Amino acid sequence: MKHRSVDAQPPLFCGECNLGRHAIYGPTRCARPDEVSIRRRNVASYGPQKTFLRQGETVSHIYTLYSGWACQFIQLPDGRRQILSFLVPGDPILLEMLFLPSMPLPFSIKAITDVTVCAFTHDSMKDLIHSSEPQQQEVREVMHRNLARISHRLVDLGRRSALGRLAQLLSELEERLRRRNLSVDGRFFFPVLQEHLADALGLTPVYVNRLMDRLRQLELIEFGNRTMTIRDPAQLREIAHEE
Amino acid sequence: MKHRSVDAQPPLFCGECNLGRHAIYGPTRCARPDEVSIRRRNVASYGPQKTFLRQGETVSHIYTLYSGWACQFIQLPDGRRQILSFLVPGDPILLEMLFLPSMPLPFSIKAITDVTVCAFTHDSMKDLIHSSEPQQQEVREVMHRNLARISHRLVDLGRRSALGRLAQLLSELEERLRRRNLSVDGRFFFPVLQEHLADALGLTPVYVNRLMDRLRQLELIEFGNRTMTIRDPAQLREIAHEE
DNA sequence: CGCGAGGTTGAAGGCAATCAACATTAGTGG
DNA sequence: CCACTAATGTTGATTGCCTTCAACCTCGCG
Repeated sequence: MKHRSVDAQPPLFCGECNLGRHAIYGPTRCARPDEVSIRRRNVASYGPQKTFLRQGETVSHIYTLYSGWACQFIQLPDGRRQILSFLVPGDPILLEMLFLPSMPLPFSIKAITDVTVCAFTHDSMKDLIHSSEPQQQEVREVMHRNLARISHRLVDLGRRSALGRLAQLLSELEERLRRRNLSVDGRFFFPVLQEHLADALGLTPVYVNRLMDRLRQLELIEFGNRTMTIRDPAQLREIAHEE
Repeated sequence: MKHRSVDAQPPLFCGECNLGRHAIYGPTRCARPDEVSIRRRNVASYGPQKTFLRQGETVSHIYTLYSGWACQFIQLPDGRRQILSFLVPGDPILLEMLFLPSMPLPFSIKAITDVTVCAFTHDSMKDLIHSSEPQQQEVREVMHRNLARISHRLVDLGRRSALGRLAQLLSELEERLRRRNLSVDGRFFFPVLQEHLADALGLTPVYVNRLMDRLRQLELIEFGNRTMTIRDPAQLREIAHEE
């Protein structure tokens, strides 16, 4: 049997959940630990590779990724795939859809590792979001970062070399994980296959491999055994910006 | 002096504005012709190349592009530029920012031709949007299309050939213009320079030129004198999807 | 131990960039 | 109205990034 974390279930009360303070409802949770639990409707787990939200579906929930990694992607009829973004623990899922109720999803979401997600109905989450000013501001900032991120992804794909795109992606992931204490000293769990990287960067797996090798030989990164270490964040960022 | 349309000013009353029915407040305008005019705060015009909204600025207005073409873009420090999307008459500008008040713009917006925009404050526009159910639904659909479009742009840049991307862009523009009666029989005003296309598609102007030539020789398009004609929309879409 | 998924490496080819020159058009001033 | 100029478009030759194809390696797991 494949490796599954047995302890992947979040606590019954979100107030006890360490991840909570990093999720979008962090501010509310601090103020009123029960606010979130009350609204959580469901907890679901999926195995690796499982596409648990599909393009074209309409949804009435949004989610928080409690554990594991996932990715948003669009699949073309002929099999080509573009990964729009990676999702890491604490990330909101379908936050944008809060303001687009009953609209079909423009992308699918698939688990990379085993994942566990906490589900909230649109209505209850809107309620929660409007519960306080800091809470509202937090949500706005997350949505704003999402918008900025997708815009800069377009810049990456359109105007950066393959090496620059890879460096950019790794830098960005490290930064996001660091905010949640999931990256320490530039070292973090990294279950993303080179095939995933290829689909995110618009490259082939073979070439991603060569690029990774290059970054390793430049001693900017180390990796193996599903662990990534950024050895020289500054220079990696330099490459990300210049190439 | 440069060519400027003298009649680029919208009517004083939005109820008399032909563009109005195609803008996001089309539904409201039909129901209550004065609703929109009351809220319009300002009308502004800019010459070609003018960057009238800049990355990093915070804004308290949203706009409707009344006449002319513009584009959203991100500029890198070294001068490289990525165009995120083209804006055509009737398009809302910064609609997303309605839900992100006082956030810095993640991109700039520049005029391609002479442009005239109608400005509305966030507050008054939110008010307007919530004025009726069809109105709210209309705004949702526009935002949803925007989200889908930017997602598919990522697919284009990541997973399509240069020719496919160009075909996709031209097809999409024609369709958007047709909805507003700005494209008739596949023929429309097209002030976009090959340099713009290059910046949107992640290519060089030289190569865009060769691609345009190829599409012309395949008799899929005709162009010249700032006019574009799609001669074979079906086959153009075919190329867009397959390449 | 064997199998399969993923990773690694090499060789060859093609798509798109780059460099450079020239043509055409639009805008400008005489 | 024409001459001039700058911006844009067009074409050719060359280069190189990245893909493709193919083989082999490695490691986790049955």
